[in-house]
Amino acid sequence: MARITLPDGSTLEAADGTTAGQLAEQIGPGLAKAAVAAKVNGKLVDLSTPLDGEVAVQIITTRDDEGLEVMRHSCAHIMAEAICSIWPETKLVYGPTVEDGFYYDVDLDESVRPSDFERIEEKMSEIIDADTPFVRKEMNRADALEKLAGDKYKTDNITHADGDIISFYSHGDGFEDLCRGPHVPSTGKVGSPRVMSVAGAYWHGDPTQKMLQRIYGTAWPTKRDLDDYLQRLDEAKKRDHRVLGKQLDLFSFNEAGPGFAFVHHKGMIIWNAIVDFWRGVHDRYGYEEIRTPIILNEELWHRSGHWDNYKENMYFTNFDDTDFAIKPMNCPGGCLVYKTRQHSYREFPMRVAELGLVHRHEASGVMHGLFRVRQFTQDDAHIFCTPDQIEAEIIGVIELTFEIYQAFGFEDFHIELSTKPEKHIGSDEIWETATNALEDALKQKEIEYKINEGDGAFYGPKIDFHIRDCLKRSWQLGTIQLDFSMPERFGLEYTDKDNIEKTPVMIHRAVLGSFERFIGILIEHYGANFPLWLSPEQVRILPISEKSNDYAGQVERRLKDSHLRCSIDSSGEKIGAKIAKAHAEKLPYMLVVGPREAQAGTVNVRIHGIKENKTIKIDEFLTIAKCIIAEKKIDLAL
RNA sequence: GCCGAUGUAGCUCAAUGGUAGAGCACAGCUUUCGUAAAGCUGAGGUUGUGGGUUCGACUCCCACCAUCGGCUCCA
Repeated sequence: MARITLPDGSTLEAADGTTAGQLAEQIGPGLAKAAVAAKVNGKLVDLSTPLDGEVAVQIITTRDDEGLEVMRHSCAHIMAEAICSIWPETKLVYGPTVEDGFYYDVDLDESVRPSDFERIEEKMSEIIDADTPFVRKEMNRADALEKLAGDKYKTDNITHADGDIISFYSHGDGFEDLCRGPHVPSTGKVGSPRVMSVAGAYWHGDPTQKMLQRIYGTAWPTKRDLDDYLQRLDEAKKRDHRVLGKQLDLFSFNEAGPGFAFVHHKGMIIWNAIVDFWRGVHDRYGYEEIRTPIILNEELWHRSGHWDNYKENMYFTNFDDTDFAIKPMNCPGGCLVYKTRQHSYREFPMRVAELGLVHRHEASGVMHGLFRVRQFTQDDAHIFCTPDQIEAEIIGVIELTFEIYQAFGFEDFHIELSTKPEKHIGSDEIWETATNALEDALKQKEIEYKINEGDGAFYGPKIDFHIRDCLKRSWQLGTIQLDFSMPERFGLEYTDKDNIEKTPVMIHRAVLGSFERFIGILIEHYGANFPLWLSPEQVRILPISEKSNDYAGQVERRLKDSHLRCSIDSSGEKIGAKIAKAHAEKLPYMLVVGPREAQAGTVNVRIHGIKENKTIKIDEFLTIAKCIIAEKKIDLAL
């Protein structure tokens, strides 16, 4: 007899060898129908798994994330069979699930094209309609290796597998694949799939290895879920900062400078609003601000260690028979400023900010709108301090960072700690001290963090800040990097209490990371419906007809006197057309004015996205708008 | 950098080897209008760049450039 405990705590008895699937049937036909796998004593298994003894069992359906993953993984097998049936010479490599779907890497000389997707999907439908069972077969490692002799990919997969028991899954007409499982009971249980895209991917992610073809797919429990997903993708596409940036005249790119953004007037208004805010906060946190040159002698970059560790990403130039480098980072320039005079411990901590324009030669295939460019402005700062000030300084930076993120409505963020990379300067001892200092600060603030081994900057370990936007996508923004090496290399000094010259500690940090990238993130986060304080044009005045243009002019003057960014739509269009146009341009406020308003000294306010409108005095509107700007409110309601 | 796809008017897209077209936007005229797009007329293109095949190329071939989707890398 198997004694089974269910998730609700109830217990059941069943004959030994009863399968998890049969148990589901015993509980209810609805559950049995929805079941795709089971969890036995916390381990995810097939429904065909027999139950013995005292076990805790949970039936997994596609309502569970794990069930959805099982379903998608099974779907990957089905897609693999479809691909193999179309291209029999296909060698299968690896087919895991990813967020919202799955992929399968294949080694196939002929290119799979988007035009082939329909064919693949048709074949998948046949396999799904046939509803044949997934069958698990186990053998020991040696037998499995023998069975797969000559298949370098699957043999390699076995060497990465744990345990001595290797499993294979088959379905349909003899399609079989090495796989840990579990899988749905039969091919009819994989819901609504779709082949999404194809791309190249290196075997093991290693550029020296063969480029495989990675075919991406997705699968959802029902057709409706699939449609919702496709709709969601469509929504995300509408928020694409590259599309909105062009549409709203914020920035552009040109073939003349791939990866170099042209920021337009409206983009600069957003940029400058962020800079103003940023300066205010930094001033309050005790920062000074400097600006260092973009082009500096190449020798400087030998000394800093960039030549040995960062040369591949740097631009160089030569004039007057001298070699120069275009700065990829601001720190060496900051060190030169530090060295222009002597320093005392009494000045510390010295927080020196710089909105530094840096150039990094990124590989041609990685550029992506404003998110990945070759020239960008870092909101950088270097803090010079004594070793015993490190922890307090790190904590101060964390507090400042959180304050800035919250102003933009980012509430969901997490932190990662990156440790010593292969390419680095400085001794292991220094690295350990620095890494411990960062960890201590995080522990002190009781902040949870994830560790990324070997992901630090070449001169020191770092803390990275990641935020999630409104579509739950994660972005890296800020970073704090602790550096004991560069001050040493540049011979930085300060006179300590005991009258001895010592080397200061340097903390590199950025909060927004890059202005370009941050503005790109903001565009997608807000869907270009910016809060009033960031909106390039805050108010548009819409006269009913040309007869009201004079009054519109008076209103405009009042708004401009209050430093509101506004314009008048004096085109010959009808009011409906003016509203539609302002709406398309994502204007926060539209002020409709006609003879009635002119008579009463009022404006009729219409808020972006809201059909209702409200007539109020100009003064009242000004007071409210100024308050919404000052408080950086996201809600535009009057 | 690697694999694949794409590149036609300011924008979104048609035109499958035989004179390059539409909608929106733009300009002019008419309309002077009360809350999500009035009407008419017009202008606008060396089809990414350079070569090749052909009587003839947006269309077929080659190279390059850029962009897009990924991989590696990364703020």
